[in-house]
Amino acid sequence: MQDKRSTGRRVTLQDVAKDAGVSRATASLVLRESPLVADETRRHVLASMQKLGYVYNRAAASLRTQRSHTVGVAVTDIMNPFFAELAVGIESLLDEADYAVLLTNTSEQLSKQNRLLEVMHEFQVDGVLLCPVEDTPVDAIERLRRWELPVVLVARYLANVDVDYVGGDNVRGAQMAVDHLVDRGHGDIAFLGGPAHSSARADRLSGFRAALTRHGLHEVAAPRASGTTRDGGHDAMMELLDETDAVTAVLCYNDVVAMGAMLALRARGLEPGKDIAVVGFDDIADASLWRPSLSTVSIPPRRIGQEAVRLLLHRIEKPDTDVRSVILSPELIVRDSSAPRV
Amino acid sequence: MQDKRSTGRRVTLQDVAKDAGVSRATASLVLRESPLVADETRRHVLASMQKLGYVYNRAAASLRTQRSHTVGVAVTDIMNPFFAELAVGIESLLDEADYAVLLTNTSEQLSKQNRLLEVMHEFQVDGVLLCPVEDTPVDAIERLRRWELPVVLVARYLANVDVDYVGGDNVRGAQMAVDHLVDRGHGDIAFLGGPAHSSARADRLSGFRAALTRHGLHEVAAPRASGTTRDGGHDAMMELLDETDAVTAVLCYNDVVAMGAMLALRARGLEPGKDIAVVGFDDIADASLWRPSLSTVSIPPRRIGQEAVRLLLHRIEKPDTDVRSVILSPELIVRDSSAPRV
DNA sequence: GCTTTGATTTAGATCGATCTAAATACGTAC
DNA sequence: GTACGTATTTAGATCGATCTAAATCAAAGC
Repeated sequence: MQDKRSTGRRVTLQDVAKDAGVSRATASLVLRESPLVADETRRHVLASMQKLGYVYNRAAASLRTQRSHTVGVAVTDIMNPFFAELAVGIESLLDEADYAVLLTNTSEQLSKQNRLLEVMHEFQVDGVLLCPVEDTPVDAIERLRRWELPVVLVARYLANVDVDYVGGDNVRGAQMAVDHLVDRGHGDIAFLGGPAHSSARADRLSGFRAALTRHGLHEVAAPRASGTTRDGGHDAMMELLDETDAVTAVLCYNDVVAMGAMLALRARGLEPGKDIAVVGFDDIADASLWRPSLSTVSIPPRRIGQEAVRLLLHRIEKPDTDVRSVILSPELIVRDSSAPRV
Repeated sequence: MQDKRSTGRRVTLQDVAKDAGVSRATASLVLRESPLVADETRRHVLASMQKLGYVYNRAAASLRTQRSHTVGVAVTDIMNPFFAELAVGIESLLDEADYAVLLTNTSEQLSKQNRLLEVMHEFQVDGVLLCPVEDTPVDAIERLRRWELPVVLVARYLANVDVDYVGGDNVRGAQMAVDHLVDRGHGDIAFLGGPAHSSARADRLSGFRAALTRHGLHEVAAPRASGTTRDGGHDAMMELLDETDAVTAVLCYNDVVAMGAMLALRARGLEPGKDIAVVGFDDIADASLWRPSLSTVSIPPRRIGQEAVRLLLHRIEKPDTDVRSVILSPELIVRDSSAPRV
């Protein structure tokens, strides 16, 4: 504001030091809030920074320290409200901890995920929060380990990889959903959609199956995978209806898929919640607003994000501690889409 | 994979050069795909990079070049589907152009926006795509200019600031919406919600008023501002209903607000689309799925994002070209929420 | 007065890629 | 054999903050 320099050159610590009449080293200490410098000196330096409009140069600092005070985050679909909210939860905590965030979107593509992880490494991020794309090979994580890059997996884990993980209890969640449907009188329940090989889907499916068995029921149709988009859910539901009409309830991979499924039902002249019950996963904000409002298994994304940050910061601090998992318990939210069976 | 080094040290260009039997400078030229190096040499160097698992060090490079091949993006609410999709549009094009993206969320807070812009500067981003928060002072943009940081404003512009801008034609869009409502027989139309001082809202409001005047109508209630959240829309609608019951149609700041408004209507025993017509802005993916499906003015976020990237890349390339604006024309999507008046 | 201790400050090397200016190599022409 | 042009390679300086090891200074102890 008050400075009138028009030189193209950036203000450096050197300039600040000169202006304040101290050495570069001292100015650097002030920057890092070291208790070594005298109060008087600190004030002078701070004043000079203000006056000259100094801006920290992260590139220079990371080059020297090999750290960047930055964390990389990769989600599979930022347009999915679940991940958008997850990202917000992550960001808010990292922000408090004074970390910059490199937020990225892999679009469920392995090649993009690889590229982004490499970029994060190029940026020398201090750690990574990763929701791995479907079919992420163990090798991808091994590479991070070779780079000595702390990682926490979020919402999805990988078999045979020993890394920190934060997610919801998908097995349990699916069981709760099935119990609820059975309780409402449903006996012919199908599982619908989701990325074929993600851990989240595998767990939801296994919980689903375990619960069916416990109730002495069996699957009415092979569970089909789908993109985690509305269209994916729509198409999967259509296929399911083509295959059988013995279904009275569907447990969907997530809310977005459930929405697609409900649209498909309507397109076939069936009323979701009346003719066929629908239950989703995630409890995204819209779920309560659709007609019929969607019954769903809630796994609060914001808390997942925050727990993940906590784990990551801890691992950055102490890289050699034991691997930990945080599994958040789900909650079943009953709404109109799973109204009592008539 | 095949290397068994277990030294903690990172592989540098120096290491690659040594392995390939060339100088650091040559290795650097290979990295940047310079036509100067001989094919044979290039192959050797690339092989060594592969073998040693070399990873580019951006910090070192940007320190030297004062560029980072990175672009900063700040939106006001990543949880709003409009901005999520905008972000995806931006990211996909920047990705093609080989830029890394620093995606951030200002949550409509000026202090956070300031902080994030500073972090972007610290990262030496080559340019910024900014959707300014409400009440962003001219000064904030001036600072960017002082930093010689190319900026393109997205979706919202600022008065008295001469910067590139990409957005939809909000004036026109609002007029189209009013014309449509009048056409359906509505005479008592109110404007609802949105951040009090954003340009987008001002334009939508002025288009709204111009159209009313053209049709010889007048506002039935003072337009009230609100947060751009469902709750904001809900509360604003409640207040409006408390104030008057002469309203037969509302034009909402955007779809999210419109959803809130529809919920409020229902809570009051009124059926949106039947008792009161509702029109939104943005055409987010959910708009077609709500019951009633939402009539809305569509301004494709993905295209806004892509146009913005184009402008930014151009400005990064040629910083001194004239300031440009790209105004995309809106499209009115008529759905059930503005069904014919009975 | 002279050493010692603790509190501050600093010179100079360092991180890794890039840039400049100059060197080297290799034909070809004279 | 020397000179010249083109093609290719390179030594060494450089970006800006941080780190190490050492210097400086003031007050205290004897």
